[in-house]
Amino acid sequence: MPPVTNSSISVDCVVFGFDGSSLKVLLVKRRYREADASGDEVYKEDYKLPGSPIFDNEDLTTSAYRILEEITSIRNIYLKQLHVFSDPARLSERDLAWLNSRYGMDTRRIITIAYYSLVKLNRRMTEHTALRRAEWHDVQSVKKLALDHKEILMMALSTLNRQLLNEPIAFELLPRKFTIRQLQTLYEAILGVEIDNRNFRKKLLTSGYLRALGDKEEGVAHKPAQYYMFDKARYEKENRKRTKLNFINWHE
Amino acid sequence: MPPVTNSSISVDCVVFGFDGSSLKVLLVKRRYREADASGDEVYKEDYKLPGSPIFDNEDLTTSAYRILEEITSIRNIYLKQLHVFSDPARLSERDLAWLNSRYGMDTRRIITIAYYSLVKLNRRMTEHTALRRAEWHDVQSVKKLALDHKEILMMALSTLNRQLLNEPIAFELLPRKFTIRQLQTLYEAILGVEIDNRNFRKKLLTSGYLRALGDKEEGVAHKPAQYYMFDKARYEKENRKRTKLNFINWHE
DNA sequence: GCAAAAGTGTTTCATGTACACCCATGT
DNA sequence: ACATGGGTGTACATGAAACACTTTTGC
Repeated sequence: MPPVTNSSISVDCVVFGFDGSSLKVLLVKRRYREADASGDEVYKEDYKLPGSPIFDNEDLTTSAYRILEEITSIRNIYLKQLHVFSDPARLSERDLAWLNSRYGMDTRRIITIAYYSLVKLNRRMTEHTALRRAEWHDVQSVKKLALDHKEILMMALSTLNRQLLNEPIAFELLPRKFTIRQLQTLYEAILGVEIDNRNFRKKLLTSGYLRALGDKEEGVAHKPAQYYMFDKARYEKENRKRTKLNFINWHE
Repeated sequence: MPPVTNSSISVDCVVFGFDGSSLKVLLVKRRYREADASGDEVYKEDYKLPGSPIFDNEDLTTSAYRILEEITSIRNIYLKQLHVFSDPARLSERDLAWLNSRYGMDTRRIITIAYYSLVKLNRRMTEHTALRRAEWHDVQSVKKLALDHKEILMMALSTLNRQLLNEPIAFELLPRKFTIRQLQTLYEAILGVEIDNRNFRKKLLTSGYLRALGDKEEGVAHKPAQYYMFDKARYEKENRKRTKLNFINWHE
């Protein structure tokens, strides 16, 4: 473990993935000691978001990338600063003690900067995270988390929802090649709504930033679906014009 | 000055106001020593955003409110966390030295959390900020700022622009009673566009969250304008429905 | 009565939404 | 031949955008 010189600041990462049917979040186990009913100290477990105190001379973004690379082995990841959690009472005495002992620190207060990131949940990814003993949990089924990480997760979720409606981030969660139906399923799962398939296709295909690849699904027991990919360059181009937004006349 | 126990974290506030014709930002003077051409140490001045290291046991939001109240005398202020600036090289040696001596600290690195806030720029406000030697500068004319505060300002500006198009924050910058024309001028000034007055009125008046007050302008040499106020309760209500957003069928 | 800004309506066009059937493939 | 999911088109409603003249006041 490299020297941790800033023990008062940490970074936590909410990592989302999509397995084809539901939204997943990457969690790591935390082992801690606690007195049981009879007063004996026993080991217990719960889950937390991947995170770490920041190193000296490390930008927070660098720190987040470091945490992500360690656990996913991947460098190029969609990453966005979410929010700072700074309530002096955000950690209980027990949680503080756990963090201090885990990282060899001695601090009374830790401010955390939450990042959220989107990854492609393919085989290589799941194999690597499994090696690190990290687990992909169905977001819907996460009941509680260690520290104040549930709160962080909830904020990440609402940000994800908002962004999904306004920015082309869905593609970060899908393989490079995907079908329109996969994309629709993703929207439905994350937003929790039903979408009309005809309108969805129309909207996406006329948007101009999906590029049809020549090939189709193979070996499926139905009409094979066309593969598409997201054309970022075209999106950027289209986006220039799209600055319209409401009651403003841009004919200047 | 109360004890500053966390010298590695500061809060800086971008405070916007609107004077009826252009967007203003609140700046404070910084005095510092520097060697001039002949090598003598002389005093120089530049401008920075209001800010401060955080106190122990102080939430960042509390810290921001403290800074704002000190300089504006007002408590209830629109405030939003903007971004964390954490580049280890964000401050030069000279700037670090200045901050350390200014606040009696001795630190090698300061991370700052930027907040941005919107205030009503009335007489009481300008009188109080003047007492504190703070100045309202035209945003357009701010060429450079101390530290990395220009960068922070730019980010606040782009966030303000985006929010202005999506949320009813314009009212935070206007007096409680305002005319439609004032509102339009504000949009035009901040976004830097021209807006068709008929469409603007239609849009705003049918939106349902402007409440016409009975009274009109007085003593103006033209047809007096109707006063309105923002009806937050109605906005919240309307907003429930407005979750429509694009290609999704919400008939579920 | 004139200068100055407030206020008002209609037409056109683009986009969103609702809705039901045929198509290509594997078994 | 049948089960499975992929793919397609049209009519209607809603909202955005363009555009010019009348009204009310102070002087």
